[in-house]
Amino acid sequence: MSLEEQELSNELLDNRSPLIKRFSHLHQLNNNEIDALNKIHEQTTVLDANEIILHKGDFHKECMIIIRGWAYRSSMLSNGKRQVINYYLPGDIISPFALLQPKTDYSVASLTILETCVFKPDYLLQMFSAEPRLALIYGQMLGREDSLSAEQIVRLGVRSAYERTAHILLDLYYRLKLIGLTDGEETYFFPITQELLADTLGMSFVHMNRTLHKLRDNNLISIDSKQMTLLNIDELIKIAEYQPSYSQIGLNTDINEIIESTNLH
Amino acid sequence: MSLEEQELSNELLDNRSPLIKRFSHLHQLNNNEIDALNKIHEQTTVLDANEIILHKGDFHKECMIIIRGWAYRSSMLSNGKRQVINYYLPGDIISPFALLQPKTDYSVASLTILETCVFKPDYLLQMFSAEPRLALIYGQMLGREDSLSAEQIVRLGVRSAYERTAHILLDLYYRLKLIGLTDGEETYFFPITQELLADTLGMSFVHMNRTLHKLRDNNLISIDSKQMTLLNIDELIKIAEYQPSYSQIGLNTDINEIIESTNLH
DNA sequence: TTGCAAACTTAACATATGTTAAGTCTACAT
DNA sequence: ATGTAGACTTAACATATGTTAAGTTTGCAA
Repeated sequence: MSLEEQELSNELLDNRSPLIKRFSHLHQLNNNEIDALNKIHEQTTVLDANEIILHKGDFHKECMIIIRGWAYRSSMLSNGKRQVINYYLPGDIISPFALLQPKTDYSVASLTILETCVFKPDYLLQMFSAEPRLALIYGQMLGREDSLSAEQIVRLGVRSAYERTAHILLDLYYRLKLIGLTDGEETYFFPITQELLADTLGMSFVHMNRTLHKLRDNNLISIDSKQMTLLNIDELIKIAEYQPSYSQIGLNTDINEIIESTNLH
Repeated sequence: MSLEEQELSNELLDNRSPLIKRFSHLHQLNNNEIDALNKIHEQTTVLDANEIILHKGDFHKECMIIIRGWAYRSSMLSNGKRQVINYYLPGDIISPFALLQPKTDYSVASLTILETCVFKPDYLLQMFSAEPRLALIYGQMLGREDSLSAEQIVRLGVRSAYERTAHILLDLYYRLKLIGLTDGEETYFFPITQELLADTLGMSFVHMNRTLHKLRDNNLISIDSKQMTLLNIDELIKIAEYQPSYSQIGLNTDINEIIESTNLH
């Protein structure tokens, strides 16, 4: 296979299943496991940008894995203020607890055109029972989500507007890098409007604008037609006190070792 | 058994295992399941107040269930600012992802004298494999944690200091009520200092003081020697736009139905 | 190609909250 | 019982961020 062909086939694989890609980066998946995961990916759905996917209070019917595009979960108060809780990127699962929660607590909306794989949450149970290692990997994913939420709490609680902004731009950068959606120049597709970003970081959109300009004036970022470039990652990390590690799911934890150490095989 | 004896025995049961109590409120546990849970509760440890239990970056060695007392998870920046991420109350599990994460992301400290049951995270796997329903209940618990984190994000992002304070006081009230740690008068033991509460709600302790006084002046709360009383819950709910439901774990989800609906039995 | 709505920008002004500082009160240890 | 450190309180002042408002720019739809 030529290098070009190989790249093409990798790209196809990536496009088809960022979830599998992410998992297999961390763990050697066997064929049964890959088959089980592929079964989820059988049917895919494409949604428009800016559509509400899950309404707060709806009954959970299904889970989704994002294949392509961005989504976000948010909450709205009666005074019109909106808070974005988190973003979903390719490979992320929307409603990972759907199986066990009767109703959605928060709304989820698409931010861009969104390609997803929809599956019945029941299937997770079957899959876990057939392939127990996948349950552990799923658990790792949930643990990573927990760390991302914790970091959003810290961002909102103790960082200034300037620091918060630097921090989330790094956060998204590293999450996208992990799934191959950045280029070598520290540039990535950034579909978040300033208003939405303001609602993510708990500030007004006017101040969001001021803050982004300050980052630009300090040559830390540049934004050009929805392309975000981090011009000085080291300095951004310093400003935000960013710790790149937390967003990576348990790189040092060997699932096989865990399985071996119990009588679960 | 006299009413008094019954109350005593309930109390003993509650004291011994708020986790089992919480689970069995929601699901009829069978004897095998109760035995499996009791096994976790074999050894208990008592810790002093204000001790660091988990240092950030430590390797995870064990999980803990809180039997009695309060703990909290927090993060500290180099400028000395501290953010409390969440509180752990009786029945809560500290480090629920310990099995799958090599290192702790955040520090955990005891707030009061703390009685805990310590167990190896491996035991969870054995337990889940022997009693699959417990895995689902555990998953429900994780889902509830996720909702609590989301709510902390919304609190910090879009609510005013006054609203945030009302909101967290309600939150703690309902969490404690669920495990029988409130009295009929909407009063509960409240060991959080104003400084720690400020670090929880992302404000200065001076402003925390002002805000608590405003709530007192408006006859919404009263605080007397670490006893918090909510004098007007309806009004507090209105101010905070509090939704009491999210902190209850999946009340309407029948685990048995889920089990039945798959081939997992 | 034009028109329109959404996104972005900037300035002037308002305010919720932070900071500093100087207390008082409380509870526990000696 | 007394001293002391931590917790709480209050006031004066500072500032980061919010609000209002009036633009300009951008990108898409007709």
